[in-house]
Amino acid sequence: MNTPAFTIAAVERDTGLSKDVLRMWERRYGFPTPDRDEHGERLYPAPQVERLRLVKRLMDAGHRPGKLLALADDDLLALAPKRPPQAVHTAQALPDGHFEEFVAHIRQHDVAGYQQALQQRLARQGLFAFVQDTVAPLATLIGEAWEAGHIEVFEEHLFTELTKRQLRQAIAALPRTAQPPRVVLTSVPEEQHILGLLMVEAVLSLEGADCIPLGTQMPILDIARAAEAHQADIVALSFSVAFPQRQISGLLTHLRSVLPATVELWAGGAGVRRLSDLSGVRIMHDLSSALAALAAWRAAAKPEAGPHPSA
Amino acid sequence: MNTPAFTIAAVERDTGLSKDVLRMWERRYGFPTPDRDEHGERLYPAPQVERLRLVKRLMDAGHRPGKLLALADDDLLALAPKRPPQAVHTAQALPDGHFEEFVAHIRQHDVAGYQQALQQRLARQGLFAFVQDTVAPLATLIGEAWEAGHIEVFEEHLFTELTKRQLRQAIAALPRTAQPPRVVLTSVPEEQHILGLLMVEAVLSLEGADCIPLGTQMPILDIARAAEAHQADIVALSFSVAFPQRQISGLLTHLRSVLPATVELWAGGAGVRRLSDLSGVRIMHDLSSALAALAAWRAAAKPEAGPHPSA
DNA sequence: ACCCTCCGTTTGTCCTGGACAAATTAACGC
DNA sequence: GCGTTAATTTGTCCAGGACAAACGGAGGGT
Repeated sequence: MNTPAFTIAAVERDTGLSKDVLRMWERRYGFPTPDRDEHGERLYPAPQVERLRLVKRLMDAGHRPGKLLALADDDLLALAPKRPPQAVHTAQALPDGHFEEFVAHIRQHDVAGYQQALQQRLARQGLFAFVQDTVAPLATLIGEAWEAGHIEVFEEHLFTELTKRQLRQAIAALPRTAQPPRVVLTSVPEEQHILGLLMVEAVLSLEGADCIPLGTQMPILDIARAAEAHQADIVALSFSVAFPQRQISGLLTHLRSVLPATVELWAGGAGVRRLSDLSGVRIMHDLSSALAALAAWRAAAKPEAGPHPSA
Repeated sequence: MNTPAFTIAAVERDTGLSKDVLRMWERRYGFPTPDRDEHGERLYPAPQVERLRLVKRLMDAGHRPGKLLALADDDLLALAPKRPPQAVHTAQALPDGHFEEFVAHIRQHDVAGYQQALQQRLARQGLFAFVQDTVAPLATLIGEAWEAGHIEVFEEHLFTELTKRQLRQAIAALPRTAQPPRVVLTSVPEEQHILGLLMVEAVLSLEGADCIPLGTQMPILDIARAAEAHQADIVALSFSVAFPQRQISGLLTHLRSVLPATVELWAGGAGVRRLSDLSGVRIMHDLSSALAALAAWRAAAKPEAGPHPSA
């Protein structure tokens, strides 16, 4: 309990900042300033780890490290956006609001209450509206609260875990119609967020598509193999906002090059927001564009078939 | 499609071998031997990445890199354990066998068939026997097949994803009694496997314990905060066989030092198999020891009290 | 005023080569 | 056979240098 010290590997794990970056910041900006153990290896005091996590949060929110690391602690904290009232207000303005109820359950660590509230909402709205008007905005709201530092990591995890369960349960309750196209859903290594993928799966499954959920973190070569083995028509990937932006386009290009040309590649999630178009890759910014893409695929697949692209 | 080349970061992602290790192996053992791009950066040909993945598999199975990297390709492949028939046979010998049915569904990428088979088994056995006699041995079986190279990564992922769904669904169907102890279930950063955690949750929930599932990859400091915020009695962690052995004991000691002394720390999973005891940490090697530990906690907590302390 | 291109700056990742400690294996004495 | 010590194996860390991709602002054209 007494001033627990973190090795550089532990800091990498807990902050998501690579060892290289940690050493480079120390060299360039003079922070962090870890102690050294008897063998000269870095030992980071807990307060510095805290500060690094705050910096990382602010970076994910768009700030640049050079500025952040030059600031004093107070100025850093002042940067944390003061949005929670506004955010909640925005949420309330959305159709079928009362998002603060959900957030309150999470904040109070009320597992049963949150599950029950979700369940009720699902029953009332139906799956599609539930995903689009409840889960998606909720995820955004929680994401904003997280960026602003208004909720703890474990609260975000609790939200994610409970919401995932609800979604999977709803998906499982759907009849398996398994019409074309067949869609393989997964994410690349290092990307462990699956909520977006589940939302897409829910929407596509509702339309009767044949979804193959492969979980997260699939190596590139295995994604290609999976597509082949499952005779997939589409590979759908999800990138969260936390995924290193600089890697995404290279990854997609790489994957595109190892995928059969007949397989479409879809990429969505908050991580592809600012992404420019790539040849052979379909970037989708929201759930409705996934629906549109599905309709487009079906239209292209059977140009003269019956006029039933979807509802 | 033409000889896709991997950067060192891509290889790290796809093999799980750190950049440091990749460079060190090249220096020490003369493998891998990546090409260089115009700027001198390593570019790994796909076949070498394949070989590295095989080597990693064999290492997880207990072999040592020095030996493996000195071998020729053929000898390497020969090392892949020839256990699938034996393993399947063992499985068949287990109570209420027919494991080959499940594996066959996975091998044929038959999503609906696998789900249905699981569902039937669950209904027939009840949750506890389902977890202990079906899911656990199945996971072992798949793990062995994976080590032996008899199934693809995406097949393992499919198995994991579908099985997770079934388990979560079963857990959700349980009545929430929420008796003590309150157990926070999670895993440390870098450890994304959750199947073991779900099995424990199922078993503990069946006994009426108040389980808080926080998903995977929780930073150490946040685990401590979560335990405090939720007023947890127990923190349960899971380590898969793939988790770097050398880090586990350090991690547990570190976590123990930041956890309140009144909170028990349980660690389970294939990763702690060869782990020696640590003070203040309870190592569990199977599901029944989790049950035993739960009983022990309850006995110690209320030697004379009634069975309804409630919240 | 707006957009686009160009150029300097910021920032992350990669490189080399060295060092050491934890873990494993081998050797040794009892 | 078994516990203890020595040797080897193996992963991680360190330092400092280099460079390219991304970012941001300045200037020129419409």
